[in-house]
Amino acid sequence: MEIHQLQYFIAVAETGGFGRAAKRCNVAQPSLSQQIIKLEGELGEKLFDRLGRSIALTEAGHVLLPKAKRILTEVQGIRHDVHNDIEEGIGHLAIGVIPTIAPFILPETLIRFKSRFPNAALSITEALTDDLIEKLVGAEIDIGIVSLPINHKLITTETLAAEPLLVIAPDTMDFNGMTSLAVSDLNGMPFIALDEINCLGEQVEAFCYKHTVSPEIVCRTSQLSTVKRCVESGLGISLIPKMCAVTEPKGKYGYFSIADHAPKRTIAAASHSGRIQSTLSKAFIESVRGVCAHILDQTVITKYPT
Amino acid sequence: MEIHQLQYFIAVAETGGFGRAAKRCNVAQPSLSQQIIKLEGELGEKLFDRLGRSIALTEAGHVLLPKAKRILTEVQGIRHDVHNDIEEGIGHLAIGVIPTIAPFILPETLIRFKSRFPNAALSITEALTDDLIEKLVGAEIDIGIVSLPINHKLITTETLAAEPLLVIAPDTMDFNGMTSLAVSDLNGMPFIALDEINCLGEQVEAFCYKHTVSPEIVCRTSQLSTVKRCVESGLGISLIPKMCAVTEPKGKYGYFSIADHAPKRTIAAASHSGRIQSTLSKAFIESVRGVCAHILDQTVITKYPT
DNA sequence: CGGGATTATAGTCAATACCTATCGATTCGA
DNA sequence: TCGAATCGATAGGTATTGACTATAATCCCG
Repeated sequence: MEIHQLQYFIAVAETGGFGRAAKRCNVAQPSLSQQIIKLEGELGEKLFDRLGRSIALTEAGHVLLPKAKRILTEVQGIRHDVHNDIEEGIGHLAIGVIPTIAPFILPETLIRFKSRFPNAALSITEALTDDLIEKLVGAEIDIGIVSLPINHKLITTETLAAEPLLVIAPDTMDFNGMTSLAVSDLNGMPFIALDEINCLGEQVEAFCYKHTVSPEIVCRTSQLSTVKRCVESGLGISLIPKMCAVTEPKGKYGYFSIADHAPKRTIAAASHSGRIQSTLSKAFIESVRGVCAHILDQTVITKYPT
Repeated sequence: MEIHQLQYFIAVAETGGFGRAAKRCNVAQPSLSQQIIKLEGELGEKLFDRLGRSIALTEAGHVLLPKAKRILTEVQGIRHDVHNDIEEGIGHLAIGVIPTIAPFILPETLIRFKSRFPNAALSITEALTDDLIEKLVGAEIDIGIVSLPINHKLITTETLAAEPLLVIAPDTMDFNGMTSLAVSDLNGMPFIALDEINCLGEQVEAFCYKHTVSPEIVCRTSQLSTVKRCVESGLGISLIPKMCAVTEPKGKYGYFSIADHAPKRTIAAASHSGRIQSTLSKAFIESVRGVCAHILDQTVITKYPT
């Protein structure tokens, strides 16, 4: 059974004749006759009673007609649907975000995205960069929100924001009233390090190595929120991304920028280079870009509060 | 777009590979690939991202998949449906009945038929024999319940019942207490005739002509119920079918059979000889046959009530 | 950098959908 | 009642196309 056969069948039923149906379908009448005969053979039932002048649907024909019409309608609609549904944001999107970004951008991003694409089904995965890359390659997720650099030949990245890293220090440290620090000021300071399984941990470490400063690592945690708590408790200072500073209520700590060699990380959207970016994907990426811009645009109290 | 292309598409989506899909569809992998490419071209969207090892549905593919599955399911179901729906009596049936039969058999027939085929859609037409034949030929109705003879090369008839015609006479006539009459007794009697546009009118006339009796026609009406009323009023006698006698409450008249040359009419189901009798048709015809048997089996008070 | 796996391409073939021409049947008007 | 017209089925030829085999290109992995 093929779709054109159903088309012919419907045409015959509606025009009440093989010849008229053939004209409507832009085929010769014998071609159409043959296809109908074939369809009848396949179904094992005659579909029309060929009377002299006109034709009448048999019982089987009566049963088939609405079903055939329904199928044809659906088929006709598919071409539009595969285009329009995309516009309407029907579909699903699997997102992966690294833990040092997720909590700061996800709430706002999801709110924005859901209001624009209420019908889109989102699934969010929070995982470390390597895991995300693996999932991207395996097409388990569509986009990864990560921090550069990403080195994988199958992964394409698109920069979304450059984010400064700020020194966070407990209230008990005032750096002699300075509002911004020099890299060298970190030397020997008690430091709360993020675990190196996080790319941010790596990056901070690389930053220190590059500028030959050696803070004294007094604690190594796996979450930024733990870092903050440790700082708050006066255990030491740390280096955290700005979005972590602005999206949470201020506690017993102050933020300081580093004046001479401002550390930063680059936030990017990563995707499989072999896959086509869906409209939803692109829209989500733009949402993230907007949210990052909005968050990073805010001023943070970098000066120790007197 | 053809159905086998949708089948291939679904197979690829479900098996996660062209090769595996080809195996499942019992075709060679290149054939399947080509059909998918063709489908993609027709839709104007790529359906799969061909990654190295596996494949992933694009957005368009995600949209298409459920629709394709739905269509396939419906197509799969059609073959069963055209057989099973018939069994379940889904369908419609257009019936035509002549006016001298309709009121007596339809109520009971419809009750019986509807209880057996609650899902069948019936449409009933009451029309004269010639009209019914025309409608049968034009496939406007599926069955005609008529009185024989029918002479039309395209019409097939199937006898359902032989029905006696009874003399109906007003209470004021007692035929000298006889319970049955001879044909000759009709001679010169005041007679309520049914209009000859009804086949029954013709048949009664033919009966009289054949047996060379000449009742005196005092009134010519177009409906049997009018005939009865006229008889009841004492205008004269008439000849009516037995079903007309047994299905209505008895009034101020009596029934008499004609002993020597019992007149009768033959009730039959007429259908277009070129059309296939549907199961519903056959069932309906049998219902009518049963109802006729039931009605004509009843005894009628033929004797003048003292 | 090879070996296995996967998809795309090339070339060929057979099935089949289509066409034209024609037939047989039926209808309808003269 | 006969001939013209209409309609669907059939026959025979053509062309499209879906499918096959063989092979290439690509990718993943050791």
